[in-house]
Amino acid sequence: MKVTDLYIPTLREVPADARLVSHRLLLRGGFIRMVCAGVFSYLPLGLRVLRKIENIVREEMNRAGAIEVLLPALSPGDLWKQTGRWWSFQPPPLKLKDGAGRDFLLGPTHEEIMTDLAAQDLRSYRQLPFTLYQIQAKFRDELRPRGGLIRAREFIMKDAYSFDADRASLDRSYQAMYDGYVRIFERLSLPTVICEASAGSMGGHDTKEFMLVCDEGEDTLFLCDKCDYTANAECAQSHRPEPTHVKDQLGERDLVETPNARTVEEVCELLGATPDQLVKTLLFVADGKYVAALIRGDRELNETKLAGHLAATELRMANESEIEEVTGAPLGFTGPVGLPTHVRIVADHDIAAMHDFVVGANQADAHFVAVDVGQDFEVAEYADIRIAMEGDPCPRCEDGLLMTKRGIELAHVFKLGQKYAEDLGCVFADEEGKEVVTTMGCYGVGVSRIMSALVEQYADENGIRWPLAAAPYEATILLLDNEPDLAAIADRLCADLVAAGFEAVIDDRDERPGVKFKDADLVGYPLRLVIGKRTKGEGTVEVRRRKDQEERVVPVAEVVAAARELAAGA
RNA sequence: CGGGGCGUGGCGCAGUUUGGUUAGCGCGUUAGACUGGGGGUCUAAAGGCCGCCGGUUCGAGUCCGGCCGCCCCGACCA
Repeated sequence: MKVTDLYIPTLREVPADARLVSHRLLLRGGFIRMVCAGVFSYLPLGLRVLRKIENIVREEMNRAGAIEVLLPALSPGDLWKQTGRWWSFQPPPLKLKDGAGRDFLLGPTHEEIMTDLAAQDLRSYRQLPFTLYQIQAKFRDELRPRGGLIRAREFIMKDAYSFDADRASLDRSYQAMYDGYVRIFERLSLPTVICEASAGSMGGHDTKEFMLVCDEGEDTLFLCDKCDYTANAECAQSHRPEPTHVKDQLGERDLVETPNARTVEEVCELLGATPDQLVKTLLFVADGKYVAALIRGDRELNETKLAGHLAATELRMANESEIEEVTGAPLGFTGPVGLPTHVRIVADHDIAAMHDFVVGANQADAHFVAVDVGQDFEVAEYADIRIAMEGDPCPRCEDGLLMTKRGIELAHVFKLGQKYAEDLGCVFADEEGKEVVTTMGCYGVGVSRIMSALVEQYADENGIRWPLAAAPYEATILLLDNEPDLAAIADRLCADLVAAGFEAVIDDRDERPGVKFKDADLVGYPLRLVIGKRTKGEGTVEVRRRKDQEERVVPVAEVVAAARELAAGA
């Protein structure tokens, strides 16, 4: 293949709007173009990379026993209304109406359609288990698309769904996918960490995310510095603090005036206290009931954890009028002392270790000081409801501390259970002829996101350094002088390489050598062969590995062997 | 959705504060010449509803209003 027959529009200058390395290099290297914010076209090289990634994913899915299908991106609103996610999915999907006013959405995920599909044909336990997958465009109505391919509104994803008769069978299906994912990332040379996660809008459990640790990542990971505990920010556990001894002499609770001091900072400044001496009381509405969440003043509440603890399907912060109604005080002065008894109090573990603290007084412009649990109010429930912080003790091992890193989520696996199957009537007859609801799992891989993750992981100052498995072409032959003898050598070499199983191109453009070298580095071919004056003079060809500049200068006849040797380490 | 920035040939930018001939520069493109191992040089040329709509004015890229788009920070989140 000749570069002059391809479409590789490289850019010398960096488009001003691209900030991330991956976005810039994919643009400059002629892999992608932006259509509008978060929507991209794939050019020939980008498409080739995408196909490489897809095929690795496909091969590993097939190896794991999954079966490929293709579902529509356009999804009828009715199915989503049956599961309730028409209203509850966060962020809201891209919804649209057809000419007759019927509701549709562009699928951000396919539990509904896939479950409905299975429900139509599933009759007997004998048909189970099976796992279906597809590789297809997904849509998200991102509030703010950014970072090129990393957070797009339209993106390519592989999603698989397993259907099993029971939990034990689901566990096996899940494990097969999990193992497949480990293989996928090994083949792609992406060193992922597998972290505990929460299922968010999907619902489910045993959620794991495969993350690439990367400073440009949008997710925060918590990793233990001693053991292998890894979790995302939403579900990293906060270790229970050592309870401090109860003081012999408890101070008397005292009401102090705190005019206009609504925030922790304002109260601290006024009272000369530090945030860790305050208890914040946050009022929530969980499935229609009031809940007061107590958090140490210098900590932040984790709504996911709170919702999990309450087993609430809908959780939101109370608004100002609800706060006034329940506490009798405006926003900013809520406290646990004297709350109506119907308000359920949930305190973070930190609270158990606190004494002599400050709380809102449930009256305007006032706080209580010298407050203690047991003395001034009761806490029936302690739970881990705060966001983990760097330096927290590891919840898993004895003396580890949690540290944070940034990461890009590349894949996730989780067990859905029976929710979707139940809502959509995906049932089968068991051995005794009884109707049983199918047990499901869901497994996603961000195919297009992997493309940019690879660039983030492997770029250097000159361009991309694709791993062999994902490179658009494995080798480029730079024909520095287009005279017939050398061109003939290039043609033959290219044919030899192809015969040896390499995907190779010849850069036969009428460009100066410098341009070809720069472009070769930018596009990131793992192997670069140079045919130029040395070939003419000494009959040798330079074969160089992009990754580490390792180079062999060999006679034409030995080029394929040298390429093989260098490719082995690419 | 809040805060900030930007929108001028394909790309990167200047010009806008202080309205006034023909809107510049670099890169790229086209033609030619020289050149030929890390984005070379010279000559000539093409290419612009200055994001859109409206307003002020004798006159608007420049001032005013509205809208649209893009980027960054935040909020939200797989």
